[in-house]
Amino acid sequence: MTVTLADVAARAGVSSATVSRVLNGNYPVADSTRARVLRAVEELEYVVNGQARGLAAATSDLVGVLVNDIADPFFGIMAGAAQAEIAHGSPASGGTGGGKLAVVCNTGGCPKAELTYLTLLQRQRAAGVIVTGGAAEDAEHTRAVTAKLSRLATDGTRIVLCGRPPLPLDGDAATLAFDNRGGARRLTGHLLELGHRHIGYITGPKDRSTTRHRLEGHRTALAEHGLAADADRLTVGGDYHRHAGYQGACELLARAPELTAIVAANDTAALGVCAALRERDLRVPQDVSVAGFDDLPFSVDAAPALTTVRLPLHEAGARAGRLVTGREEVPPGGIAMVTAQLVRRASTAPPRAS
Amino acid sequence: MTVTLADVAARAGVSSATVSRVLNGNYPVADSTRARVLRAVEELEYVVNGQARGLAAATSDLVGVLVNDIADPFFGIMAGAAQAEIAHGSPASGGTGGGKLAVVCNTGGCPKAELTYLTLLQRQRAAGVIVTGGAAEDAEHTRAVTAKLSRLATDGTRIVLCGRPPLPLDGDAATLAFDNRGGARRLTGHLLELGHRHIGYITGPKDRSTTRHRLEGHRTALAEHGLAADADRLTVGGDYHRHAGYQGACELLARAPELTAIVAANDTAALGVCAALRERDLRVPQDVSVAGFDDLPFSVDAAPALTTVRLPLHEAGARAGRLVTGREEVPPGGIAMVTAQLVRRASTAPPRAS
DNA sequence: ACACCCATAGCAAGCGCTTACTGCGCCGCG
DNA sequence: CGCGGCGCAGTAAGCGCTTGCTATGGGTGT
Repeated sequence: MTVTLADVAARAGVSSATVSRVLNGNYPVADSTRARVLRAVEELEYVVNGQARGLAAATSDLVGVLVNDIADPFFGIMAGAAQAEIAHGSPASGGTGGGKLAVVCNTGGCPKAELTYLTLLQRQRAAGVIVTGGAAEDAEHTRAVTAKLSRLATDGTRIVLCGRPPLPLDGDAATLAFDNRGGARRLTGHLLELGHRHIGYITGPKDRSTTRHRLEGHRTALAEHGLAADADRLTVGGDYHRHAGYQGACELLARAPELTAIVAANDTAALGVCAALRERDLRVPQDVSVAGFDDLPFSVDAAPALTTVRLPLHEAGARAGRLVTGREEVPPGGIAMVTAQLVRRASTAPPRAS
Repeated sequence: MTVTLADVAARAGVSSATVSRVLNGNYPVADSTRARVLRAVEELEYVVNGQARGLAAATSDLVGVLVNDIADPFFGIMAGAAQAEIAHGSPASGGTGGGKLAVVCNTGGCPKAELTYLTLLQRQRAAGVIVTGGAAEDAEHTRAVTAKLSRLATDGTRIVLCGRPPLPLDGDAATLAFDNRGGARRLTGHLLELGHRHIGYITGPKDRSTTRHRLEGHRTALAEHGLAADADRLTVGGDYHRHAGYQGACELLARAPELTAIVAANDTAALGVCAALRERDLRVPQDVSVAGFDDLPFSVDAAPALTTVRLPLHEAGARAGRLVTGREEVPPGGIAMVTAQLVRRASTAPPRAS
């Protein structure tokens, strides 16, 4: 039924060892022999059995990419960039094309699913794992994930944390930490400089590291201007989805009509905020300024174009891909900070004179 | 270094065959023995080697999910639903948790990448493959993909086409065909019934089956009202992205100021259309009606809420997941039509009296 | 002419697991 | 009291591939 190495060997009149060596190109083989083998491979449409190869060579060409929400472009962009980088691999002399297979796993932000996927990847003896996005902030879960990743690392799986706080792992791992705190602080700082004094904030999901960091940055900026007191009242919970922005804006407006600006924890929610404001005939930015976070592709194109904080998602994903395949050196200390850059656009302006 | 079956066996004082049987639970094992084995598994933190198991049992727990654009929620939703269904699997008596590993592969709509991923999956002897989204319409490529999928199917890999036209495969495959044509026809029909006579259309990417089908549906509706003549002038090319909608709207407005409605090939582009109209101080729907396709989550929440065609993406993805894992019967004939339902919302209204 | 060496190719031992098939007590029944 | 049968556990033969080591044969150096 399925063609094996031995079939190819027979057809080419050589031993299976020779075929293997031709395919892997790591051992001298006479040109004439190589040609004969390659022809046999062609004719038989041979495709190597990855499981057998993995078993024998104790390697694997699977790389796992864990994401919190595959339907969110934030993750889609990173995952896509990482996958492209991972699939690229070396040109591969052989016949079947090189590169590794990136496995995008959707945890849905659920800690248990995260652990399950990690185990599944461990089963497959994955060559590497990239974990993207904010971590659930739960002591028990953090311990479990740390243990699992440590185990993977010591077993030789490369670990890359992308957009997530570093973890004290046994083996060595690389972390691309996003400067959520700094970005959020600059963003709110920008609003404060414009003269806003009543700024609402819509957070991400509870107990997620990104949520906390962004909120902390926001609070820091407020504190620097002596505005910490009112912060709690002007903060409402959300979950990064558009609807949360919509609802959050309604809630904030009800709570504090004096509001002149709303910051959402991400761009998607910010769009929801804009929708809510439009519905109330409040103009952006004349009546209320709005700001987001992430600088997703649609943000520049929104009406008005969204002031936000750019996270170089594509680059970060690509870099994570290179790190996990060993094509890029791990940064000293294992941690690299990914900068978050303030992008001022049309959705923010000085508050209306009141 | 890494723990093997034999290690567990030694620790439990049994043979490795017994351990295997405990883990797979398909052979009688005395309770006392089972308990001892499970304890050893715990203590040693044993995790089965998927490659070895796959090799020995000629099975695999990988399922590939090919998507055209992982950053697009259209695919994200389907992939997420499919993955959840695939990972679920049987409760798995054993220790390490059951279910299969769904591999989301991002082809970027590139035919070559599609083939590459298919080969990679073939290498891993994937248990199944779900191919989502429109197919590239190129004879050569269609031939190649058909051949590859046929090969996979005869080798025992389950094939599911989701949102893509059926293919004449050797083995048996299931197809979930989206009624793009019918949906588009009803959508444009709705606009025509409202009284619109000058309707612009912004297409998806060239040479993609979904693009063609949706456009055909649109044209059919026009023809039914004797409006086919002007269709070419009122059609501009796009690529499903927001920016294409923005640009397309500008182009259409320039070409045909008499326009009273614009249909975009998907919701994302429709949002771009709205942005362009707003920028020109054209009100939606009073001045120009706008319609999209897909009914992505943000569409209901846009301002104004978007009239569109709902594709049950989540359900379809989940069903594809069940089909590919054999948990659902393949429909008679191998093909099931997924209905596309018109959703009338605030972005469409009768044209302004002129 | 002889010992050697290098370039190739083959041999065979696994990699870690599954699964026939065999083995071994112990029961019930004639 | 003996025999078939049953319930478990062990033996061992691979699954398809990689790779260290061995074998061969022609070219070199002296």
